[in-house]
Amino acid sequence: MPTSTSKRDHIIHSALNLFAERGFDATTIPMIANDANVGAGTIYRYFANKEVLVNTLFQHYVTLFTHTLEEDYPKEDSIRNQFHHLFKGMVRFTNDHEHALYFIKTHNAAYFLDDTSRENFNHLLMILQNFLDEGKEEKQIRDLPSKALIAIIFGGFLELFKLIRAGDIESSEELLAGVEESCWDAVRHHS
Amino acid sequence: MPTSTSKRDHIIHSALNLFAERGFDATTIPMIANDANVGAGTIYRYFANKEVLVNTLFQHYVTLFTHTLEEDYPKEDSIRNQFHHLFKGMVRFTNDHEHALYFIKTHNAAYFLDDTSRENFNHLLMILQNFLDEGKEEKQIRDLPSKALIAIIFGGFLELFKLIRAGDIESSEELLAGVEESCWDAVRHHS
DNA sequence: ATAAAAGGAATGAATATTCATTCCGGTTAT
DNA sequence: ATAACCGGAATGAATATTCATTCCTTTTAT
Repeated sequence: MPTSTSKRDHIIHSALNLFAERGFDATTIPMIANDANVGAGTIYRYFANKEVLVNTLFQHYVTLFTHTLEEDYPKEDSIRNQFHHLFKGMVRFTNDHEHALYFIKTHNAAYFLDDTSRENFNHLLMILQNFLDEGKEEKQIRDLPSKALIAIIFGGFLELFKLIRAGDIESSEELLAGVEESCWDAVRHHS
Repeated sequence: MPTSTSKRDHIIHSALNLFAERGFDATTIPMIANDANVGAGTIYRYFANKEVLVNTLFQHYVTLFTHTLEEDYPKEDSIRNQFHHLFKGMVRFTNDHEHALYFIKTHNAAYFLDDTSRENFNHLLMILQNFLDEGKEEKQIRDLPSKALIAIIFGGFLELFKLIRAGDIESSEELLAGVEESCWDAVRHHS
């Protein structure tokens, strides 16, 4: 098995967890190296510096999440079903990459993000915004700024997963369904 | 003439803005001193160290926010009106202290908070939780974990104010009313 | 004139980054 | 088949940089 690939993956994985838990500035390179079981210098064989590392990470997971949402998107279906598709995507992505969404959420406005990272993140926002805008035209979605609606969806969803990770509550189908309903009610147009 | 009190206030004000914008770890003491127009050493005349500063700040604004919510709380009124009171409190507090709620939100789980800070924050959560629990008993509030519901309310609200601050959207009575409705629909029991 | 307050350069600890060296797998020569 | 040889990957100690904190001088107030 190719060591180089798996080492890079270890570094990425450790960096993601630490950045998500402590934030970029509170995470040191030796911490990452230690967690990934590599020498500190090894990190610099794969990433030019700490900022390149965090940007690579950010772009990687934003792109992955974007693909998850875009895959099999039910363009012709009802708004409600499109919403369900997006919500399901969030759940699936979070199950596959425990800390990734939280990392994205807490770092998406950070001072160290480069242009590519910002572009990637904007593209992700656009997917959600297009969905909401279309829904607003059809009078299915509440007439509020899309960004505020997006914040409500992510706020509720991520808080849920924080609690599950912390062991405060247990994940279950009903719970997920309940949060989906709550987010949908926050966002949908009420007559 | 700048009295000692006003210097302390300048430091607090600058620290709040910088912590809210860049986070605790990315904010240096010289940055704060510079923004507050004082020497770096002067900060240490008022605060023993950086952690004491951030804890003082945190406790100050959490307490202030708590008082804002508790003041004239309509204990005997309907759940919906209690919700309105809380929401109004958030708006008022944010108008008085632009960055304070965002600072609280982004730092409430930080590793450097001391016991008093945590206690103060818990007390704040308790107010919201008691409200939600009572609402659940009356079947007025959705049966979901209170922390998730709190996250939804704060997520939407704070994102709104981020956008207003950034100049992306303009504040207005309708907008605020719309966000309040959205949060309420997310949280209330639907039959 | 004296004391308190303020300032900001100096200090030292912590941290990012570099680099001389080791290690390891594959290749070549005998 | 074995052993000497290569090249690049990995390492972590050494170095450079950043930043919280201190300390001593200057300023302000009484």
